[in-house]
Amino acid sequence: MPNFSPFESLGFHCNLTFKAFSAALEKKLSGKEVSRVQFTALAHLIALGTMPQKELAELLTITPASTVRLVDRLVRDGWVERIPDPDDRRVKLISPTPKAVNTWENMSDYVQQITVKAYAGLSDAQINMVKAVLQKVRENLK
Amino acid sequence: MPNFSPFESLGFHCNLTFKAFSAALEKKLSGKEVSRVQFTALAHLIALGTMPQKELAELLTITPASTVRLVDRLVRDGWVERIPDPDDRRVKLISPTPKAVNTWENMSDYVQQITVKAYAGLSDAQINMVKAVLQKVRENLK
DNA sequence: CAAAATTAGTTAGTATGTTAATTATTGTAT
DNA sequence: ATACAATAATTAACATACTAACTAATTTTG
Repeated sequence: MPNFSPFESLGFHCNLTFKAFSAALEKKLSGKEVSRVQFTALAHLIALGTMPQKELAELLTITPASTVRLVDRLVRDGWVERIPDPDDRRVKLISPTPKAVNTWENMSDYVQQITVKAYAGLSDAQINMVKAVLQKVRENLK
Repeated sequence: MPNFSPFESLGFHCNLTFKAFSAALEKKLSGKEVSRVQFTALAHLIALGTMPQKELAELLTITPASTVRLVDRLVRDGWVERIPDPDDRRVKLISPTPKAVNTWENMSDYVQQITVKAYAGLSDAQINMVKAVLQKVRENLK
């Protein structure tokens, strides 16, 4: 019989664990002029290249409205440009600046370093099993 | 060899899964006059009883500063009272109101309903294994 | 006991998220 | 072709999180 206490819920555990990863990444980024959320946005933009603002929103699993101000701050800080899409004047293409690409070279292995630390003493099979269970839980909740 | 893509990270999976639980709870709470965060605070306060504001912050894993305005809103909406601690005049004791206790009776099994749905097709052993792995990951990241 | 350090709560400023309503543009359907 | 519907981005108002600086009260220490 499952434990139904809110504080034993898998959701609660996932929240704590996400916060632990976030804190680890924020520690790596301390002193850098980029926030954790900005880092994640840049990771997507540099991995996949220039994309419409709406697509960035989907990758970040945030609303288009939240994306507006996130991109505002990325533009303000010189990480991306908003480029009007000539094929569809509704669309703004978000493009990482050279500054972003250059800086990314110094940040790109932060995730790997954190992952190595996080997985210490755990097998690939265990990690993959956890990912599979979490995936199924998300489908169950849809 | 682990997958080091940021978007395959266990942190990323935990974020998505926490969001799925959050969305499920928000759906249950839609139309109710309490937010998901307020719900969680009330869950702690009703399970454990009146406690100092600092203790509530620790249970919610948020900073004391964030707790100030959360409690402000809980007071504003009539869910809790701030009671000065006679034994230590720095401390504010946060106490759920009768309205909170009464309303809680109608909300207390939301978590159970969501948990049942989330765990469909998964064994207790699998769920416990996931919790244990996440616990170890959090310890690794400390 | 008086000075120093610690602790609880608050405030100010900022970042990040939401929903609802708005604007501009594009696509569809008679 | 014009009217309607859908889509992308924005704005406004709000909730929730943070850090840093502050106040008030308590505890520790010399």
